[in-house]
Amino acid sequence: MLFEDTKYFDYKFPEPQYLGAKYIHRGWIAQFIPERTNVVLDAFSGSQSIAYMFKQLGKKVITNDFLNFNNLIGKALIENSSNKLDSSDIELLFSENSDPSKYNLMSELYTGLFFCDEESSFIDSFRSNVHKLSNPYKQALALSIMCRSMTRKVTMGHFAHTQALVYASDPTRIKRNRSLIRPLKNIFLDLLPEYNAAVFNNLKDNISYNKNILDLLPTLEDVDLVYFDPPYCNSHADYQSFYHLLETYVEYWKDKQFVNGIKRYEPKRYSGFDKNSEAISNLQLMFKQAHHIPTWLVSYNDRSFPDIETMVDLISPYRNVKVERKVYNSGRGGKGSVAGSSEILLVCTMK
DNA sequence: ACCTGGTATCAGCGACTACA
DNA sequence: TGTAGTCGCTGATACCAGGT
Repeated sequence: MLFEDTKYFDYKFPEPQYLGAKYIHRGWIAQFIPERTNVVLDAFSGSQSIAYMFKQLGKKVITNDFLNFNNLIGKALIENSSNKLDSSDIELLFSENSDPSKYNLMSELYTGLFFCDEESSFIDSFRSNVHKLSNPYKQALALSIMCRSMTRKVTMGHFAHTQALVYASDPTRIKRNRSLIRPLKNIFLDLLPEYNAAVFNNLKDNISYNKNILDLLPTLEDVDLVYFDPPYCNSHADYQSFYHLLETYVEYWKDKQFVNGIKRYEPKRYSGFDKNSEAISNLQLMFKQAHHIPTWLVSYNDRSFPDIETMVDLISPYRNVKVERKVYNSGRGGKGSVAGSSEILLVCTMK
């Protein structure tokens, strides 16, 4: 590899906890990027770990996710080239609630469910002060780190798991995951240096979007490569339910209903990719819309709907497809282990 | 048959520690 | 400085119940 390709590699992406984060596969995926690729689109960016890898490789990165809390990570770490949070910013964020009658959503919804009273008051007051930061990049950074801190509190990183407070009073649970009883403020302060250190300038005009990919794709020109990492149907692929709390926190909805035991917001955003019944037709449309982008990389696995053969059939009208496979030699064990399954990358090139 | 909401799980990785 | 032992942390999960 040339120096040009590695000069940003000292920067380190703050490790994500998301289900399905491609962070651990980023080196493997990188080898399939053709030479002379300058402009790259990450269409379903999630944690932003792959967009970050593209940025480290010196590409101009266009990144997108239909959930805003993911877009904000994109603003903070991909689009942002220099803004970090300093001690005066932290002082602002940790000051008292600037408008308790307006900023009380987390307390009202999640006290006794995901957080104790003190903690939900703290995140409400933190949220009330975010707008005092001097620009949108600092604001995005602050919200990203707080979302990451909150994620540490729940099993599997899911806010569909309602046992956080039960576990927080169970000594064996606490022994296994000390974050359960640590104040969010402390977790935030631990993560802060990692996030600050991850901000860098690759001398490109990078941009993060918060759109449905089916609306964004037709508007983009001059993209050399697109990376698709769509939700994998067949198991639960409803990321809005898993991470509803984070989206509610950044959006601070005032016009939604909050339903069920988990207090998920309703109505949900339209995804188009999270139901078996819609997945194929929307993948078909998406591939059609990507006709003007020469190279496509599609992450997949061998346990999802539609199956790999169907995916290849959907792409074949437009591109040559090569199926690359990385076998997990050892999963992380346990019930959630994916040992023995494969990570798939469909490498799609011009005919 | 499919969708949605919810709970339960344990093996392995890797960071850390103790000891030589 | 090297290595064996310890232990914290995690999971595109597995499974079930109930609704449409």
